[in-house]
Amino acid sequence: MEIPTKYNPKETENKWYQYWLDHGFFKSVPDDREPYTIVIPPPNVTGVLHMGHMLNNTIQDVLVRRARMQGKNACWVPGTDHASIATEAKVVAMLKERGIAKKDLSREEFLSYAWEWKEKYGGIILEQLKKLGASCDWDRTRFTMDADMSEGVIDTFIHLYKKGWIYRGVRMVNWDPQGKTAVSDEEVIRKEVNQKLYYIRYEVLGKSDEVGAKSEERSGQQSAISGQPSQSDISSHLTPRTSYLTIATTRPETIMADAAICINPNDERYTSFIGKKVVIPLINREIPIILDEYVEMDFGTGCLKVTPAHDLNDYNLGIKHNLPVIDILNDDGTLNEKAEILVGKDRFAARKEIAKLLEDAGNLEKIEEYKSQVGFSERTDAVIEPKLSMQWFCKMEEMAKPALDYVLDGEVKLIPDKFINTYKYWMENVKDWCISRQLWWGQQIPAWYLPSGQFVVAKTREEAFEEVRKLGSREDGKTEKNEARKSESQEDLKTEIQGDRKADLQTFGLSDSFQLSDLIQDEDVVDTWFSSWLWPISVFDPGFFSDKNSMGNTDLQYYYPTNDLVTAPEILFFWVARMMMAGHEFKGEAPFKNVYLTGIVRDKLGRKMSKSLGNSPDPLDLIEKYGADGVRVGMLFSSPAGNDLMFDESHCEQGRNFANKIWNAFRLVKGWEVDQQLSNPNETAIAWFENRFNLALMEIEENFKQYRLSEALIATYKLVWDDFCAWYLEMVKPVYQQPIDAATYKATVTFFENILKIVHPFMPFLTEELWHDSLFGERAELNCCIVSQQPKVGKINLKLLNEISTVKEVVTEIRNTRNVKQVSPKEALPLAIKSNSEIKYQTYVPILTKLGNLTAVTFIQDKLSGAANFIAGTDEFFIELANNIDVDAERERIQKELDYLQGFLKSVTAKLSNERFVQNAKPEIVANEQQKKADAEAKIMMLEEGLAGL
RNA sequence: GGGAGAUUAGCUCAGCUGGUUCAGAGCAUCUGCCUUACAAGCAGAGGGUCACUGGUUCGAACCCAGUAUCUCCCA
Repeated sequence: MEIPTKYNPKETENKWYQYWLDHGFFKSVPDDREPYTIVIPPPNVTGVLHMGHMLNNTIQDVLVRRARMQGKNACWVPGTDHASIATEAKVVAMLKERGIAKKDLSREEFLSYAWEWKEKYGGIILEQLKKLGASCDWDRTRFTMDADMSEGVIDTFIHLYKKGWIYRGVRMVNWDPQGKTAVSDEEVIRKEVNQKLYYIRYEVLGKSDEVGAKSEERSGQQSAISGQPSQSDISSHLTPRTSYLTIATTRPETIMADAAICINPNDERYTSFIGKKVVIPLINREIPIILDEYVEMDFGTGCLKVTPAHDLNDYNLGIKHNLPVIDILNDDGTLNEKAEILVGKDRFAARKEIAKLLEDAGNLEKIEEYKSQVGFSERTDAVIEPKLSMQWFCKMEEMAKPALDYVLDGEVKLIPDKFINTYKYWMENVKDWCISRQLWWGQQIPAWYLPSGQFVVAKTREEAFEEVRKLGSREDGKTEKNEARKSESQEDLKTEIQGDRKADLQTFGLSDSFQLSDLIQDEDVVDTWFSSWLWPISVFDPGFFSDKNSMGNTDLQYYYPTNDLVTAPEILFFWVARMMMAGHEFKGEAPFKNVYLTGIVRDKLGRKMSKSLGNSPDPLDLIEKYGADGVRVGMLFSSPAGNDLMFDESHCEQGRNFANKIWNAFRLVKGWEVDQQLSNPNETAIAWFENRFNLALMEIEENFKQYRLSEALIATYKLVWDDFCAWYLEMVKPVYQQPIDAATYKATVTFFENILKIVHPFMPFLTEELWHDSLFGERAELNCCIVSQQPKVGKINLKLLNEISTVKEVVTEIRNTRNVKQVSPKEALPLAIKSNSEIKYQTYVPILTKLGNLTAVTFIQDKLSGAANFIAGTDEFFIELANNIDVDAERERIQKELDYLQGFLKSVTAKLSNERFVQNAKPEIVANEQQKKADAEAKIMMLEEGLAGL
């Protein structure tokens, strides 16, 4: 039987994945064991596997597989989220290709297409995860829009509404005029864009004498006020003249929506304008000049046009100063009749035209080039329009507090903890969460409107109808107070809103003929995060939310709270924090104990890997090329928690090579013939590796405890490659075609099996493949590496480890001597040892002989002159070579080492003669320095003798 | 503009409580090897002002302050 020299992942991966599935190794049901639970961050149904998923899911799988091998009941729950905006966009695009427009479809028709799409494409990403080896309990696969999951979402909406934590209100949202929906902040991509800054003059009304008087004082300053003499002109006091205020704006098309001009009260240039009014050019509407310190005096002209309907900051100013809101834009970004001019023109066309109009009217002072940040819709790439609209909000203040405390109290650990600061900052400045989306794909908001515009919140139409009847029978016929109606100014604003299909609340006026079908459900759906924040609860017990007093089903009680969450820092707030809020609100307990935050996968140039940039390799191609094990190792090699990962395919190559290394170690051991008659010549080597293994295992466990996965992998890698392959196997392997003794064979096979176990979480396929080889004996059907138990750390003999490390040093020096003297590794050499230490080299003669290819080892009292020599530890070694050594070169080498050592000794001596060091440093540190000094002195003596003996 | 983080070998990164032998890996480079498990390999070697400037300390890559550069988050 010939074993190929290269490991071929393709022959093993599908086979073992299927085997694991068939034998239910990924399945978890509650039992007496300690649970270990991870819920997957549900990938988007529109998604295909990208490098970020690879990293994230590799980490999860490593954690889950390890937990499984520690005897825990490991449960990794997979699933996807419905991604309302992205999916709806995909479905709309699909329909467009088929020649169907969304607007021609009913909601039901559209949703049936959407489900069709989801069934077809929504599972792709999960299938891809299988190629990676993800050991998810697939029977538990969940989708955020599963009927029962959705019901849970609706139940929580109603619960929070009743609690007063969900309200309707007018807010500035990111409006995508192309998609005609509000999009969340996360879906807005900010880009720096070259724009133009238009300087526009607004005529100031009122007597100009004060203006003129003021202008004297400020003449000589950069003129922001135009249309008046720049020179001091006394006569201007008395001459009525037109004066202007100049504002700078990037959006001249919005001047028709202006509600005021704002100046800083501390700005002396404008003191005289206080209390006056200005006229909007072209439409000649009067607006007041208001004062607010918000305005930056040194930006632009120091005058700000306030346009509450079209800018968030202006909106807030508007609320503060009770300004009207004039919305001049339609949902599609064209100007409406409130603009008075350019009605029907697109906002960008209008911008060009208005610049011309202003110029013609003499109101355009100048245009400057200007760079600024502009938001673009992630989905349609349209420029985002800040727009006021009626939306549903979830109050955050009360919910944020406990979610923050979980992290501050350490109940939920963020890994790495540098994210605590950011988290804290965000949670302390949290804004209410806009949870409505103007889409169909998602859970429809359970609010039911009466013809009057009033609404009730209820799970079904029938329940809503009942609610309405109850409300209608109240004496004054008013609904409960709605949070959004608190502010008077907001109430004013609301009446100004254009195109809001939900009429404002008015007093209740039910007619007797009111019936079930008169209720109209809110057309919007809730934000996708409003489903996924329930994920750690709902995947186990979606029905839990319908009964607040329930303890939850067996699964929920057993698996919740979960253990680790592995996700990207980008969604720490949007998802992680909100899961903590929901966990606290509904379960009274945080949903997980540790949050492992992965870095962003970047390319060599440091750019985030993305499909649009085309700089991301297809993960499946990588798996094809390097094997799933190789890619997993490649991903983990340089991915400390929270740090970005500069991805380089060479990491995967290294992973593949590692797999091959293990494969070839297996080939070696597999090829050994055992001779029962032989005694064991390798006791020392076996004892050494056993200790080395325990030491490494301890390190690996410590690394895992601290979630240093990358370090744990590197420690494993070194143990296998360096210690096991390069040293141990070389120590024990018999001469070619010679048999091996039974004891060494047995020990080696046991070591190998333990290695397979510790490597398994990282490289599940290769290890499972080897696990079943007859080398390790007969395996029962269920005896698999995936469910084997991790070895336990045994005793560690440090003395042995230290001695062997000196022995290894000797071997390296022998090899090095060969290299330098150009002696073939095949030529055996004699070694003489002049031992000055405690080390009993006699024990290590077999190892030295084999690894150093020695003819003989002799022990001597005196130096051997004329021989190549070196020092290891404090012992001296000599090799007699056939060809004479180069005395000059030798002298130079020794002198160099001497120089260094003397310098070293000097610094150590200086340290030790420093009284403060001896007094303050820990005794073991001082002792160590003394040892260093003694060693250095001994070495110097040896080298000097060697120099003299040349 | 506000905040967070980073800066260590050519590259990608470790370096944990400030203290083992002048700072550790992998990749890349160089030298020698197709040595019977592995050339996806073996044996070696070279490569560093730990961004800069100060400070604290007996002692600093590590702690503190400032500077520079970069990245991210928020506005």
